[in-house]
Amino acid sequence: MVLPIARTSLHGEVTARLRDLIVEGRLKPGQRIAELEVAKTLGVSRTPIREALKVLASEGLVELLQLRGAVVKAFTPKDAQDMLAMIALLEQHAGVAACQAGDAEINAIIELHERMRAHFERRERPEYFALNQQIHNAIVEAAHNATLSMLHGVVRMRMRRIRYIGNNSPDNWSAAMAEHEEMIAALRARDGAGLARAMHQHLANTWPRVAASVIGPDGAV
Amino acid sequence: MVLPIARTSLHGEVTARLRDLIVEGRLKPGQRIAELEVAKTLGVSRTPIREALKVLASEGLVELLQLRGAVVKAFTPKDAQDMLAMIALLEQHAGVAACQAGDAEINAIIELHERMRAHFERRERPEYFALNQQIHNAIVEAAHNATLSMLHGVVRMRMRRIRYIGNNSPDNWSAAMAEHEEMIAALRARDGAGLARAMHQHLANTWPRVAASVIGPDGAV
DNA sequence: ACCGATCATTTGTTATTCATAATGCGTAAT
DNA sequence: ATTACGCATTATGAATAACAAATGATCGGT
Repeated sequence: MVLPIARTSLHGEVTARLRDLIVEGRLKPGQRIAELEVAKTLGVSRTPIREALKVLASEGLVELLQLRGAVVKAFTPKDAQDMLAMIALLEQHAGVAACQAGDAEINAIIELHERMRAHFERRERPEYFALNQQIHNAIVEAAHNATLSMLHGVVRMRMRRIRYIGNNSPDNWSAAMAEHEEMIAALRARDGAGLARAMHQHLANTWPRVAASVIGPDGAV
Repeated sequence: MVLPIARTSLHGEVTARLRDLIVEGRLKPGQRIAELEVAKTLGVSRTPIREALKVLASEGLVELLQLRGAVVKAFTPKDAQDMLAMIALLEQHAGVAACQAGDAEINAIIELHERMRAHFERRERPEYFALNQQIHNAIVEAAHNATLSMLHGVVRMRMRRIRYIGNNSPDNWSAAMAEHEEMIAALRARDGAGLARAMHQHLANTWPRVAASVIGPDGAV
């Protein structure tokens, strides 16, 4: 199979780069993003940067201030909890729908799960987390609802900064793994209600797990 | 109360104007949006228009084509159904949460409902629809979850084009009104489960109501 | 130390320019 | 007549220069 030539636009590139900087915490909440500075470091003109900042603002990652440029948005703990509640709502719905998906799709998810368990047993955190995210996304995709995928993506994007930090926290790893086992068992049995219940429980447990490690001294995350 | 002077940014203004043109159908699905043309008619330079188009693209109202500018996005009937399903999911969740809201907020919603009924009885469609939207939004706001409000807003924005067309359709108006009565009764009784059920039913009935009038000859909406 | 005026910087915006790619059209070839 | 090719036109993506307005900082006066 021949891949099409990657047609890249500069503003898209800049958007992605800035997004990563924010998500990875190299641009911190409340920090100002100066156009000229970014322009110099990325070696592009102000134009694509301004376009990128507008997009990031509509994604909710930065806030555009009156003639004072963009600052990285800060979330309160309640914001984070509200976002988690939305992820739970969307993924529960996705879970029910995903049980109607074809065998190939379901088996692919199960396979991701097996690989994740292998990393869990070897205590390989980064690999575990990467697969964890993939599994959640795969379940959403299996619902075959483009709007659902989009909404889920929007919230995940905003939460990624938090989850990124949370990745290093000494949370209750074994319990999380057990919850995943339950989810996959329900999915394998095409038990929509059971999957929804398991996912809800799993996500309800997520906040206590990450809360301690993400709340800063000022109460923001 | 003194309103602050509206500090308007040009790109924000352009974004809103283009959004309205799309939502109201004056820019039709598939239609190309030429920068120079818009620049001339709105009397601004290309820069804020380019910024606006990027934002509208991230909102999913337009699609950015490789060196061929922006076109208004077309939805398939399945897209529309998927969006409605997401609205239903979000509003159900909002309904349950809204039952925890304070009396003042609940009473305000009930009052909107009474006004809507008055317009229904006088067969005043535009006023009825405006209040209808307000009620749905008020319930979502009463859930006090900023992320929920944002997600709901995103989907509503995309659907508004469809609902705008649907407004003129001779749907089953009385049934819709009856469903609203049921919703408000549940809300008044703080019956979260009942409200969720009523809202789900109401939104499940929405698609058949508007489907006939929004599906174009090519199957797109 | 406090206060106000001035100045530098940054943003919002327009205008101009250039490279590149897509489109339309005319002409040539079959 | 139909197809194919090449060329001119046009629009977009991007850079740059320029300017007004507003903010924040500096500096000087009290």
